[in-house]
Order: sequence, then C-alpha cells, then structure tokens
Amino acid sequence: MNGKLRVNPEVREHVLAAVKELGYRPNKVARSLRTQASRVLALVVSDISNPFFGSVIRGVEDVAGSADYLVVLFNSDEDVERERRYLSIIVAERMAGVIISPTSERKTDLSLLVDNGIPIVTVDRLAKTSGTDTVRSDNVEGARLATAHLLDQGYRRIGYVGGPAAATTSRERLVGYKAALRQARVRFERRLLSAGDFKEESGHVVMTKLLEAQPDAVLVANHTMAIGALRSLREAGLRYPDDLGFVSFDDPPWASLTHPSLTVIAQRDLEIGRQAAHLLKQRILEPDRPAVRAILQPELRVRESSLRPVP
Amino acid sequence: MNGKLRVNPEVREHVLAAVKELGYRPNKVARSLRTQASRVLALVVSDISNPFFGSVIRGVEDVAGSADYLVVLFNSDEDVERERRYLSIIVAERMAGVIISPTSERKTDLSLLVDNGIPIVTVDRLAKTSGTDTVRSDNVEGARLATAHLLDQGYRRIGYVGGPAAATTSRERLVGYKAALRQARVRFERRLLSAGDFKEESGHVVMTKLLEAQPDAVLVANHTMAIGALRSLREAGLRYPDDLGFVSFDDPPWASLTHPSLTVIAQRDLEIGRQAAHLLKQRILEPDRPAVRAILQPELRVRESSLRPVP
DNA sequence: CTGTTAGCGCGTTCAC
DNA sequence: GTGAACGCGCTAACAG
Repeated sequence: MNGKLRVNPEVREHVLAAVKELGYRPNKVARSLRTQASRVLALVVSDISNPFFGSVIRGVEDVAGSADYLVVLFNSDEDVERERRYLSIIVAERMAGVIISPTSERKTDLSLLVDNGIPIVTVDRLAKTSGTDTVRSDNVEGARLATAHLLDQGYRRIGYVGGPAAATTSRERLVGYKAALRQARVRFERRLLSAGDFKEESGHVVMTKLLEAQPDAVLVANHTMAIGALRSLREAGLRYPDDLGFVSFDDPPWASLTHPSLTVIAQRDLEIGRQAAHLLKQRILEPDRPAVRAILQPELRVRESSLRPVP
Repeated sequence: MNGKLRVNPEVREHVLAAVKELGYRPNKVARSLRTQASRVLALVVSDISNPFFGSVIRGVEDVAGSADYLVVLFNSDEDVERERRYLSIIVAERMAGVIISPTSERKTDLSLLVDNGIPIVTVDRLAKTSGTDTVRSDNVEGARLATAHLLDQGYRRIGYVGGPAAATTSRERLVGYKAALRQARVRFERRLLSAGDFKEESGHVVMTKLLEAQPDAVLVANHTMAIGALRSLREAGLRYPDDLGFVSFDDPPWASLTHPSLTVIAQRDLEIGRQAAHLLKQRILEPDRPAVRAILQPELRVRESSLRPVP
C-alpha cells in the first residue's frame, strides 16, 4: 500500500480493491507512534491578525503542503505564557518541526524543543537559543530607509512607536531609526520615543501619549499598532501628511487604497515563509547542518501619507 | 499522575519528583492511540486573510483553550480539493471534532467525518449534510439592511458583487438584496448582478466588469472582494460616495479609519466562533443531542462611503 | 516474494 | 493499594 515493497500485481490489485470496499483509512496516530516520526509541522506566530503573518503562513503552507507536510497553526498573541503552553503541546504531540516568531528573545524558552530533538526555524525575530535557522528582514535597514525618507521630506521631529523591547524586531528598528537621524545630523530626542506591545490597543494608547511631544511625523513598527495609531490621529483631528507624516511597517492590501494612501516598509513576507519552510525541511533531513541565517531586504513604498506639502 | 486514582501520598510525591528529575513528558500520540480519543479540534476556514475569520478563530480559541482543547487551523482557501485533503487528514489523525466553513454546499463532502463519528459544527455557511450544528449570521437580513439603506439614500442602480453560488452565504445575501429592491418597488436588473469567488482578485475583476452597467452604488458580499473592488474603483477614478455608494460585508478595524470611512454590515464574528466551540464541546459529550442552528443578527454600521451627497 | 511477529508508550484490567 | 500483562494500529524485521 505504501508503494515501497515490490508486490505481486494481482495481490496489489486485490488489496486496493479491499481498501476501497471497506473504506479503510490508515491511522496516522498509530503510524506516528510506531515510526517515532510525524508529517506535522507547527507554525507559531505572534499575531494572526497581522497581514504580515498572514502572508508568512501562506508561504509556509505553500512549500510544506507540496512536500506532504501538514501545517498546524498556533497564535501566541505576543503572550509568553500561551507560547510556552503551545511549545509543550508540540513536544507532547511529537511534531516533526517548528517554525516560530518568538514572543521574547530572552523569555521564550526553546530548550524544551532542543532537548527533544525537534528542529526549529525562527522567523521575523531571533531567540536566544543559538544555532537555529532564521529567516527575517533587515530591520535596521528598513527603519533607516523609512526615517531617511521622512527626513528627506523635511520632517524634523520624527516619533517612533516601537514594540516590546523583548522582541528583536523592536530593537533593530530602533537602531535603524537612530542611524538615520545621526546620518542627517538631527538631534535624537528621547521624548519622541515610545514602546507598545505590537497590538492595536497599545498603538492607540502610545500614539496618543506621543502626540504630547508634538512630533511632525511618526514611524510605527508594525501594522497592528499602526491601526491603533491612525485611530488616535483621527480622534485628535490630525490629518496626514498635512499635520503629521506617517510611515509604518507591513503592507496590507488596503494601504494603497485609502485616501491618503499609506507609505510603508514592505517586507518580503511570502518569501520569508517559503524560505523558513525550506530550511525546516532540510534541517529535518540533516539535523547537523550548520545554521543558516537568511536576511531579506525590505522595501520602502512611498505613497501619500509621507509626502510633506510644501509650505 | 493523572490525578485519578487514589495513591499513597508519599508515593505520589516520589513519582512527581522523578517526573521533574527526568523531564518526563507524556506522549500524547500514544495516549490518543490507546484511548481512541484526542483533545485536538480542527478549525477549517475558507479564507484566513479575511478578518471576519480572524475573529471567528479567536472566538473558537477562547472557549476551546479554556476547555483544554488544542485548536489546529486549516485554510481551505475556497478550494474544494484542498478542503477535501484536510478532511482526510482530520480523519487520519482521529481529531476530536471539526468546525468548518464549507467551501461549497454541494461539493463539500462531510460524510467522511460523519462515517467516522467525528462531530461537526459548520460556521458561516451550511453544508448539505443535514443534522450538523450550525452558527451563522442572518445573511438575508444583513443584505436587506444594506440595500434598504442605499435605497434610502436615494441610490437606485445598486449593483451586487456576490460570491460563488456554491456558498450559502452568497445566495442568502442575494435574496436579501432582492427583497429590499422589491420592498422599495425598484426594478431588479440582471446586469447589476455579478459573482466572484470571495477572493480579492475576483473582487477586482468583477467590479471592473460591473462598472459597465453603470451602477450608482454597490453592495459587496465579503471583505476580501471589497478590497479588490475598491482597487477597481480607484483605477476607474471613481470616488465614493460621490460617484458611487459603497457598502460591504465584514468590519475590519481599518474600515472606520479611512477617508471616506466604509459603511459595512458587521457580523458578530467573535460570538460566532465562541458559540461554535461551545456547540462542538457539547456535541462531543452528547453525540445524539438534536442539532442546533444558531443565527446571529448582523448590524448595519453607517459611515461615509454610503452617504449620498444631496445634489 | 510472502506471512508472521514484536513493540512504539500509553491506559486499563485483572490478579495479588 | 499495587504491580504485571494486554492491546490500541501500525511498521520493520524476520523467517519461511
């Protein structure tokens, strides 16, 4: 049946007929128990409602599916505790491998997986566990591009709405932001810096607070917070780009459809998912291969929200 | 260890210490095989990138998680073949139950699940398999509300961008659309009707085609197609609500943030997910309980895109 | 090339 | 109250 052994054609015929007759379906639970292996990959993302991860998921499913792996999805929701529970489940279910965007570089504990020999690929972010394959964007460059573009437009008091310091993306994007300011010899001001938790509500709270420092532009570190931030601007009666230049990470389909349309840093999300799945497949076959750290270049897409009107 | 049997306290102590010492983790694969049961629920959605399903997922996870069920997610992407493969996997993995938004009322074949005694709840849509629990919106009423609102604003040539006829939501929403026209004694015109496949690209194609019939307003049957439709309007240089009134199903966070903001039919998505998970839990406990068909009322949220300027 | 058998790690049952 | 033996459904290793 599994097409491996050489069998007498007529026997094979007979068996296949019986399979159809009885509606026999192999029990994969039993198979997994016996072979000590499974065709199930876990994909743990930190925010399923962020279209960035939506595309990553699609990329993973594309290549995993065509390699006959089943992808099961977990949504950690930026919650270390939830994430921990999921990792525990993954071990208990003896899944074949894990692709994860770790909630926290320090707190996310992948040692459970490592100890049980489960292959890991991190996406979007790094984890302290060294030696895992990684696929992510060049976040420093992304933030630098965005900030330089705003400076170029003549904005001078550029705010930064970052994510939790525990996520490597937050910190790297902050580095890029600072680098651009330094390059342009614009003074860095601590008051223009703020940190949320990558979720919509915090984008709203943090942006509202940031407005007190009177920025003339803002860079938001992910899409989900950008929505909260836009809500805050609307409540304050501020219009972009007139009152405030606006750039954010991630490029959902509607960003180009609104008036004014949104300038964004687009990541190669689909490709990140694809490469992650490829790396995981390889790592499963060849556990001792040296770790790969892939870095993809993000792209600045200039639209209306960052085009400063000439005074 | 499972806290069932009455054991000598000191023995228990000793065992628990050993568990910690050795880092022992029960093998759920073996447990499933032995007990012929699992704590895994499958959730098969037809479009993971639609924020409507994002909320449904969250609702399911909320109640399933607190009942110690693990939710694994499948994205059928409106593809009957993919869906079929997933259902086959669910049977092979002997999962405890399934929540599904069936791609097609006729073609989606749930009999495989029924034959294997796997409990089913359908969400958002119906399947031909009778006797399953169901949670969905009152689609007829939703479309009727939207259309009546547009008529009320003075729009007369209202187009309808529907989904595939195979999905019950498409057909029900069409019924509501027609009902509103009839109530207002506005003549129904076949040219103003069109059907996509619920995906973004088809929203774009179908809307572009529909414009030839010169509608003065349009109702789009889901969010994903609405994005494609908006892109089409932008390309045609049409503005809403000035040139065209615009209403669509589903209410993602950004609908209220754009200029002009979008009038929508909001479904009680989170609640749909919650109730579905509740019903599935109950059905697992009590397989012969009569089927429940829950219907939740959607809500018209009037914003700028449908407010016809007085001539 | 074919039929038989052991055992994966659990939960359950039956002696003790 | 405790321990040993059995079997869930499958694959791999073996003997015929």
